[in-house]
Amino acid sequence: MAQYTPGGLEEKWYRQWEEAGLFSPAADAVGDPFVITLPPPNVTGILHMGHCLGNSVQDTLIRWARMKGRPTLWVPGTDHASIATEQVVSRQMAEQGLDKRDAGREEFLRRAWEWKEHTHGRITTQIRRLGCSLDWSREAFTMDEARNRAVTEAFLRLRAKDLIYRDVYLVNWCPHDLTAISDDEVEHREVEGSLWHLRYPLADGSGYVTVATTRPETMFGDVAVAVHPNDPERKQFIGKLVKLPLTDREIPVIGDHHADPEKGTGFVKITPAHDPNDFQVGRRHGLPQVICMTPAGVMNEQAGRFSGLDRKKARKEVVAALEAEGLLDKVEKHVHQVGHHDRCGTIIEPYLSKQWFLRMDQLAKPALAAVADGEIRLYPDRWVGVYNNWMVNIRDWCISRQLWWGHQIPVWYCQGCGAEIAAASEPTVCDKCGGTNLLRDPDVLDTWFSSWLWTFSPLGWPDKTEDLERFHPTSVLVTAADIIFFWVARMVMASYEFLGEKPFGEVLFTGIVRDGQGRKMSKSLGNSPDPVDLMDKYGADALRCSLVMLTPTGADVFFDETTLEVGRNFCNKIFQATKLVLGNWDEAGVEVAKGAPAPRTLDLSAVASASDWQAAPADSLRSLWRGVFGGELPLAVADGDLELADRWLIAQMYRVAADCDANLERRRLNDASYEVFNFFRHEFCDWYLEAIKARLRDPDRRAPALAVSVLCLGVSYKLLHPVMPFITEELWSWLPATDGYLMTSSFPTCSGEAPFASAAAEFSEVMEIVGVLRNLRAELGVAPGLRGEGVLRTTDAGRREALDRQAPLIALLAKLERVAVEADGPAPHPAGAGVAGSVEVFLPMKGLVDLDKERQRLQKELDKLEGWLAGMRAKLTNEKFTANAPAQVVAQQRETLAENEAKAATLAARIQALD
RNA sequence: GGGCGAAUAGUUCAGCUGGUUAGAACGCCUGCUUUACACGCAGGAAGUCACAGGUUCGAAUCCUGUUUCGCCCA
Repeated sequence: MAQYTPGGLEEKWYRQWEEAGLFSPAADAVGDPFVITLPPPNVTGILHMGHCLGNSVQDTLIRWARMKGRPTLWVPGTDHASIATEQVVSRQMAEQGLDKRDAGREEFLRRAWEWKEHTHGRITTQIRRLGCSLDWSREAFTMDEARNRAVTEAFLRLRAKDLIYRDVYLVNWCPHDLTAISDDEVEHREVEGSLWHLRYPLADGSGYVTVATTRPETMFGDVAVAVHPNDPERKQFIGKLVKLPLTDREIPVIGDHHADPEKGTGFVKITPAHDPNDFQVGRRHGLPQVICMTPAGVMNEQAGRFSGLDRKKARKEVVAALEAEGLLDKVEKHVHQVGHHDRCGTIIEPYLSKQWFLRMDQLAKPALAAVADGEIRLYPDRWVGVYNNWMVNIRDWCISRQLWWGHQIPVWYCQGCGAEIAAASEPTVCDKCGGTNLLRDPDVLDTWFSSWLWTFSPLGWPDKTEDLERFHPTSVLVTAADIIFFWVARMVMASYEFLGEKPFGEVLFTGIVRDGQGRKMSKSLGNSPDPVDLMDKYGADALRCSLVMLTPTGADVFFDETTLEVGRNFCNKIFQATKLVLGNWDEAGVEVAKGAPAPRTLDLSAVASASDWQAAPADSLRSLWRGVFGGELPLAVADGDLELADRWLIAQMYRVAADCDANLERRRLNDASYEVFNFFRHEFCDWYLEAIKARLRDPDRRAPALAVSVLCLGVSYKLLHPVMPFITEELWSWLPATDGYLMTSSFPTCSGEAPFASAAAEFSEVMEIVGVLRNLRAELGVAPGLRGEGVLRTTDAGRREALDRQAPLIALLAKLERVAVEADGPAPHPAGAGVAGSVEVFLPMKGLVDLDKERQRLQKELDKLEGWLAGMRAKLTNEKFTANAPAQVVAQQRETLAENEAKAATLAARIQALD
């Protein structure tokens, strides 16, 4: 009746873990540290599905490493997010009728910090809710005191090496936020625009040239018209002057290969201050740079009577004015890519301004080599190409932003002599002229200039701290691939530059979480559910389990709320199975002494190897109990007590422990969790627990079943804990023999062979026979309450003996009164029939009236089999196959052919028998 | 325009180094209160592995081309 409800369990355990100090590296841990620095979420943001995925993946790895006994550290932190925060705070102020600039920098920053304090608690609470085992004692913020020092230090070092320079350059300018942004923050979108053909009259009155442009309003910044120097039709214009319409300026026609005779009209207007290509042309020809707009994208005095108009409005009016003067040749529809600011969607204005830049080519070299050499591995590795391509074509990074919220550039300008003074703290005098009138550069650094230090700045750099010594390089970076350039690549460069070592050994790229229609989840679309609501509804474990289990490494996730039901249902399944087992344990009245600590490692095959199990099953069971729980097995078990199902389940447990660990090792988290999910749900619950139900009623036979099922619960909780920490910790505490936290117990591995190979094979045969019987029951419409008899026939005496022993188990699982095992003689008639391996399976039915239907059913099965046999026979008679294929493959296929031929013969005999 | 990736059941995806009777989950159909679980159990239907060539004894898997979709860069 009662289902599992996470209720207050999650909060309870999180508090206990934290108070017990389990999130910090354990003092007794051994081996290489396993370290992750959390990609710092934007402090003004809230938890979204992408964070849930990334954080679940990180916590899974961290908990796994911790359980394996390694010193484990996951450092939390948040990011100040210059532009995003500045936008939010400005908007808030605007709502109160305040203007950022009127209020002043100090007041603005006061409000921004206030906002940061407010939102910081919100996002960290949400991350805790998800169960992330972060070491909060080491929490960092990109703008806190220590990180501020790191940023200043980085800037000063790079500047001292002359890698940072200040230059007037064409930058991506956002007229809305009034700041430069980097190339990576520009999002190119396809826009349906127009191509205007404009006539520029020749100064000598001999006609005009026609230029084609998508941005007529920038004509006031034109300083030349270019044609290709080899353009046979137009090169004679080079050197002539044209009158720039709507102005009284004359500009030259120049020859430059940027002009493409095939494109547009072959004449290109050159506007160095407002177009990146033209900027280059202008530099080549020493042309002036005429700025025709204000930083806000409003036409300036260069635009004459259009001055004061917004660039969008100016476009319309300029076109109209040209048309009125007969200078508009024609207008074509034109689809092209236009850069937009990815934060606010404003169309980027390439704008000439003085900015700080960081030279990148030297920094890129070690970063390129690290990935090429395999020092740093990328999962999935197809990102290597993308990474390399960016590194090879790297361009200097514009690191200054015309904002207030961020790290103010540590450079002062002497108002007396103009000297630039870079310093960690405010200088009092100019070291060149001794002047004292110093003004600090008002701009701040790009947010990524602080986050590119993120693997080591949270560990205390530039100080030589113990943490830095012990925990850097970090182990793994988990992030979405959309910030591979912004962040991942730059972190690699920073780490080599400042520490001379890699920042992390590997990068695990998660996919992007999309909605059911494949759209990226975003606030503006409103298609992103609130993860906290989902956790309220399904539980944090369910959310984590569904995300990790159903997300292939590095592939995008199509998120649908129904997938959470998988996780929720699984939580309930674990809970129900535990109830069943513990209910029987209590009924048996077993007393357990707690208190013996369990070992911190658990290699199943070291605790009890395959040969140990073979030689001394009861001792091995006791060893396993000690290995998993610490104390002594409180049940009396003798060697002969372990039945087939027990042996099979133990074998499966070894296999799943080995596979789960191996899959985590190769970062296939979905495979690792799926494996345990299937083991628990199907092998343990559907087969094992069903198989032992009869034994649990029998005081003489229940001890090993109880021991094996409690062990299986314990091992399963351990394997599942990294993905589902709360429910496993809770149920672990319910187990009779456990003491201490599951979180810091041990993680099961298996370095050797799984035991009981032959028992496992024998149980598989039981499963197959039960399958046939169940199928017959269903197909023949046997009433559910009818508990008839099943008959198994085989000519193999040894197998008969084995089947005889398992007959009660088969009967139980197939819901039959009894199962008889026979050698030969007359087959039961009338009866439903089937084949499991080499065993004939009958379900005798007195009331089996519809013989035709049964014949059809068998015939259908036979036909299908014959089809396959024909193909297989052809293959095996093909000499080319037998000659070329490996002998092993040929032998194995001969064997399957023989098996299936026998099966076909049996089926045919059964069909005949119906006549 | 350049690069990367994807295409397998109604849907979302596994299928790794060529040899499986191509799997799972969800959904669908049938049946079922059974020492826990209907958030369950049992059974079932469902596939021309995008298309066309090629390599091979053998291709969902490797190669080439085509189509469609997605992403990144210019």
